[in-house]
Amino acid sequence: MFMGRRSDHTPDELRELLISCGHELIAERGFAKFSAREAARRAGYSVGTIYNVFGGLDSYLIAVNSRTFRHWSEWLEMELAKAPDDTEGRIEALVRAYFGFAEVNRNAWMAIYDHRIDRSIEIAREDEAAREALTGVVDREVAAALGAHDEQEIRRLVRSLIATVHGHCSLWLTGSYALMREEDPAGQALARVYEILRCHDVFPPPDSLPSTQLQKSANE
Amino acid sequence: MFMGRRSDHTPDELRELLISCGHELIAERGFAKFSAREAARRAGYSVGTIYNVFGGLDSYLIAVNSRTFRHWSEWLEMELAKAPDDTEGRIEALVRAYFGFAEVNRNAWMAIYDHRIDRSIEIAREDEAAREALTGVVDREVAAALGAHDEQEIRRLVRSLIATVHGHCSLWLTGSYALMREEDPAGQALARVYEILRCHDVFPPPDSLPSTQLQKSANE
DNA sequence: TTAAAAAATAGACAATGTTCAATTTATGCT
DNA sequence: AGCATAAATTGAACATTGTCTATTTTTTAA
Repeated sequence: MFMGRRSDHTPDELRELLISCGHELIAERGFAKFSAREAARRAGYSVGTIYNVFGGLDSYLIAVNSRTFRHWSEWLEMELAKAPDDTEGRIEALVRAYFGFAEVNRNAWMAIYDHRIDRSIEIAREDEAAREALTGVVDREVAAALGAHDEQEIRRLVRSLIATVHGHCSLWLTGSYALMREEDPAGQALARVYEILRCHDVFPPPDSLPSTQLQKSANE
Repeated sequence: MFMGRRSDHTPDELRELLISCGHELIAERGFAKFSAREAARRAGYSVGTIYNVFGGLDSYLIAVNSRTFRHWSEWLEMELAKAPDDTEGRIEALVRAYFGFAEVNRNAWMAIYDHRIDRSIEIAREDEAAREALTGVVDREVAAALGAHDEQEIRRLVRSLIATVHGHCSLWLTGSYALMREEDPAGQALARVYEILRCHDVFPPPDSLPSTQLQKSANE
């Protein structure tokens, strides 16, 4: 029982439709050339509807980008399912899937970081969850790789690893990396991730790593 | 001898003036709210002049961002001059200076990566140099830290280290890192840089690191 | 059938990037 | 000095955009 105007779509359907069209548009044009008017046009509605349904452009964009986040998580799980069972293989699959999704969904992926969210605007519970789902996947995999470790330490490390891979991926897609004449950013990111994990006792070499002054001072 | 219209400014002065005003504007408004019209207005000229002098908005923005790059390099050198003489101290100074500049010049720094440069548009020789100067500083410092190493290997590693730090800094300033509830992104970036360098024989531990299968396969 | 409520629209507004014909100004020549 | 030329600068036009509000349309409830 709802009191909508059109029988074309229920409120939920309309919401879904608008997000869907917005996502399609941002994927093909990129954030800079995205237009709310055009997105509404494609949905068969007018701009105002977006403001009615989402309350403002920012909230709309958050919804659109959250969809990308969901696709991203699914992509990661998909690739992880195909990955070999050893630690090394799963980590590689994870990093490569990160890059793979970003490459195939260039515009949508970049839009996530192009949209600067004002601290005043609050993000819907479910959209926040979509974002957290992604770090959740990495949390799980890294925890599996590290074995027995302090949970808080893993949390921080995971976020730092994400930032590491993100940096490589981001510079790659913006072309900054090409300017630096690096050919294989994904490979470099993976190499760094391995190195970092090795310093945290994953893949321990035959005789375990002695902890130097550095290792301690930097992490405290 | 030139045939300009106004005696107010020579062509070079005008160029400088426009870049200066543009830089000021982008620093106070950020990339999204930047306006070429407003920049020209502040310089005492009209929009068309920007198109005359720079040929297009993209070229203008490249010039503006290149100024930020120059400030950035200078900032790094400034901080490095104050740094202690040991390897560890200089690396820390470098990473913290990277973050420090980005924090103080939030908008200008982010604008560098917000502006997506079409591959068709070519960047002036001197502007490309401004960008390379930055990686040059890091090249020098890391080379000093690593001592005897293959030059090409250092090149790649440096770019990867920059990407690593960039990732942390970028997620920090966009607020993504806050969403992840990490308090000290700079510290985390520094920790990762130390770990990575340690895997490349900087600060070698008493008994040198045995090279595992991982280290090799990831870097080739 | 009709009144109220909700949804959707159209239109106004200020602003933007981009282009280009018209205008203004300095210069070099006579 | 005066004039023609060439360069620099402008201003206005155009299509678009985000944002807001009064108005219209449609649905539901009475």
